[in-house]
Amino acid sequence: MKATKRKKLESKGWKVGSVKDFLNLSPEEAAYIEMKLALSNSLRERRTRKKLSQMEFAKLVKTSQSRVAKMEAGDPSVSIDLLVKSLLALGASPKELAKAIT
Amino acid sequence: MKATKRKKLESKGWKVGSVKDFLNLSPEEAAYIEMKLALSNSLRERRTRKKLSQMEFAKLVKTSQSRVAKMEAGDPSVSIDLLVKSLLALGASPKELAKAIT
DNA sequence: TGTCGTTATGTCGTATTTGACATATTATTA
DNA sequence: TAATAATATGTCAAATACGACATAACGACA
Repeated sequence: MKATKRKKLESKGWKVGSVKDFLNLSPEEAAYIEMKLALSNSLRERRTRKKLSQMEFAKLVKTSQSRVAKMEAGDPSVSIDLLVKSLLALGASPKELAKAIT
Repeated sequence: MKATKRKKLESKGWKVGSVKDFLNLSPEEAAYIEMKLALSNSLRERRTRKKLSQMEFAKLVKTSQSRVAKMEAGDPSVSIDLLVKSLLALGASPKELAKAIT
C-alpha cells in the first residue's frame, strides 16, 4: 500500500484503539500515527475544556479554523511540530505532552 | 529578535540546562526548543549505544549523513517529526520518547 | 422547516523541510 | 607527522506542510 494513500485512510474512524492490526503498518508507522492521534485528542480536549471554538483557537495561535480542524482530525497534512506548538500555546507543559503520548 | 536568527543561535553550546533565560524566549518557544534538544540528545545516545556511525544510521533510515548530523545538533532546519520518526526507526517506543522529553 | 454557530473537507499559492551533495572540521591511528 | 574515518556546515532543488479561502456538513433551536 502506498504511504500517501494509507495516510488518507489512517484516521478515518479508528482514532480509538489500534490502527495497526488492520492496515498493514510497520510498528514504527503505527507508533508514529498513534502518537499523532494522541496529540490530536489532547488538543481537542484542551481546547474544549477552555470553551474555545476552533475559530477562536485559530486566532489565538495565528492559524485558520480549517487547519485546527485538520489538527484535531489527525490529518496527514499536519505535522507533529504543529500539534506540539499548538499544545504548548494552550499552556500544556512538556511533561503533560509526554503524558499524553504515553 | 527575529525567530530565524534566534534559531540559528539556539543550540550553540546551550544544549544542557535552559536555553531560555538568556535569549529572551517566551515560555512556549523555550519549551519547544528544549523538547527538540531532548529528542536530539536521545537520538545521539541511541545511535552511539548501537555503535552506528552517522553514515550507517543514515542509510538505515534512508537519509543522508549531513541530515543526521543536523538532527543531532538540533538544527533549526529539522522538525520534531523527523526526530520522532528517526527515534522510532531506532526502536524507541512512544513511551520511551515520552520519557526523553520529560 | 430555515437560520445560525460550529466543525469538516477540498484546493491553492507560498513557506518550510527534505535528502543530497560538496566541503570543512575534528578525531583517531599508523 | 600524514592518512583515514567520523562528524559538522553550507547550499540547493524537490517534496511536504503551511495559512487561507470556499464550501459542505452537522447540530441546536426557533
